[in-house]
Amino acid sequence: MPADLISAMRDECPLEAGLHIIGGRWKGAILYCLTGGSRRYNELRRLMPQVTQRMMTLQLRELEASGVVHREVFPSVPPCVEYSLTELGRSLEPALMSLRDWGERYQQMTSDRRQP
Amino acid sequence: MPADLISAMRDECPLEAGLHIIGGRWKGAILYCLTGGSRRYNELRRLMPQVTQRMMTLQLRELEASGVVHREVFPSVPPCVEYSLTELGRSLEPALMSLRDWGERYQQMTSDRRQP
DNA sequence: CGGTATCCAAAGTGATACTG
DNA sequence: CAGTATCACTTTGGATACCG
Repeated sequence: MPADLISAMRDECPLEAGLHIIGGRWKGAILYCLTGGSRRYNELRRLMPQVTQRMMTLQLRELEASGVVHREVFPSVPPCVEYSLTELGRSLEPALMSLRDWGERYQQMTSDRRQP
Repeated sequence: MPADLISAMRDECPLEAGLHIIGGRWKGAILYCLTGGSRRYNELRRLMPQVTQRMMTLQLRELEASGVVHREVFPSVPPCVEYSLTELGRSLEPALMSLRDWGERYQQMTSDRRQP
């Protein structure tokens, strides 16, 4: 199926639209880190050592393209790039926190099952 | 990377854990449909004509395995299978609605951009 | 420091045909 | 009605090497 049709379909359902923005492989974790304030590129990499450089860049660029993350380059030597949430990104926080809270309860439930 | 390590990482971040449950290709739309009450298999297919039979079944089974969707088979002729949210699934609704609301505002913003 | 480019393996997805 | 099986294709993601 063509990519534009997929987008069209996702555009129809607001929930799918929202999930499409935050649902990328590492986007949840990245957004989670950025709720604590702006972060430099390598700072994010240290916070998420599992994420390869390639993926970190890709996911950040997609979040930037979606308008939820702001990328600011300080032309210094050595270079410095800071990432932060845009206002639109910060408006995501209630939804993010709600899902995180649910995730916490879910984690507790499943760990209870392993140790009854 | 091994699948169990991926799970382990997702288990650490509650937000990632939550996204992992609802983030599948069609899971948002399916959950969205099921918030309206229980639905038969073909009823879901009619509500989401874009989703192939194969994917519908796969995604429903994953949601069932995650414990958020209940599958009930009525042994009649012709067969009847009803899907509904479990209590755990219903506890997801606030997060779902929050993300849907954000998605709605996002859709309005982007349509404003196309027609200023 | 903060990236790109390239290549390749693995996972995801659709189309199609078949079934109890 | 509600699936399963198989195959082909597309997409995703990691490893690695290199760059301004």
